[in-house]
Amino acid sequence: MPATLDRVARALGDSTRLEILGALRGDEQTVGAIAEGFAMTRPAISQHLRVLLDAELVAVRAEGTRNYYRSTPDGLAGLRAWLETFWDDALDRLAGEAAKEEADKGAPT
Amino acid sequence: MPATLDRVARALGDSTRLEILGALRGDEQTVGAIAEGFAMTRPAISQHLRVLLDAELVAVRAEGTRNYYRSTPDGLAGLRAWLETFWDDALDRLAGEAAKEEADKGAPT
DNA sequence: AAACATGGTTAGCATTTACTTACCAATACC
DNA sequence: GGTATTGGTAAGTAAATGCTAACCATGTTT
Repeated sequence: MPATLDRVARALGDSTRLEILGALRGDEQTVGAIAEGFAMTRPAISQHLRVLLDAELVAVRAEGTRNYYRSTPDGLAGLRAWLETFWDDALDRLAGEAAKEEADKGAPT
Repeated sequence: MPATLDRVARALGDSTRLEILGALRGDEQTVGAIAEGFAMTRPAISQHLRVLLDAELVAVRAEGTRNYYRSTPDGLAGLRAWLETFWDDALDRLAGEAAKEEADKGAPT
């Protein structure tokens, strides 16, 4: 079952978490390596990773005591789909309004 | 200046606000008309609309005492762009890993 | 002008969020 | 076995969030 749309959006709604995803853009990273890039404690990063996990935006792979996190694009699929249809609908609506205005101009009562 | 990515995502990270955007999918709506669809007071809706306004996901048009809200797809452009590149990068990475695994299988040391 | 309609703003509240410090569990290393 | 390393968890806290009730401002209608 995919995470809800608002859960995914909420997970993305924090600059720290966006930066974490940015850090995972290349290869997978250990928690420690991720945390090094931030001016906050490791537990804080751990908690952010939990939120991203719950939103299914990342996944973990344990190797010994190290936990390697990687981003999982699938988690973005739902939001992506919503955004596309919403976008398309909005453009259709704008096109419709433009056409209507054109018609009004052509035949003003 | 466009709203920041996390501001937009945060605005989307609430089911009520997602529903409001859904209600604005068709035509523009007055605040009262929007509020009718929800089991909460009008001020609450007003506050949600403020968040959406700040994220530039909606715009208002005043007509007398009525305020007509409409969704503004432009506000989603930034998030959309981020999502696309992030998505593409992730797919490239997956393809790269698959290729690497294939190579490892072909010539295991 | 008086009464109504519409909707933004304020103050107050309970809950959630983003942290910190302290602690615990599990594996690696000697 | 003892001791680092690595990272998740718990308790506590300050700030932000999502509401409500009360109020105010503006425009409309008669």
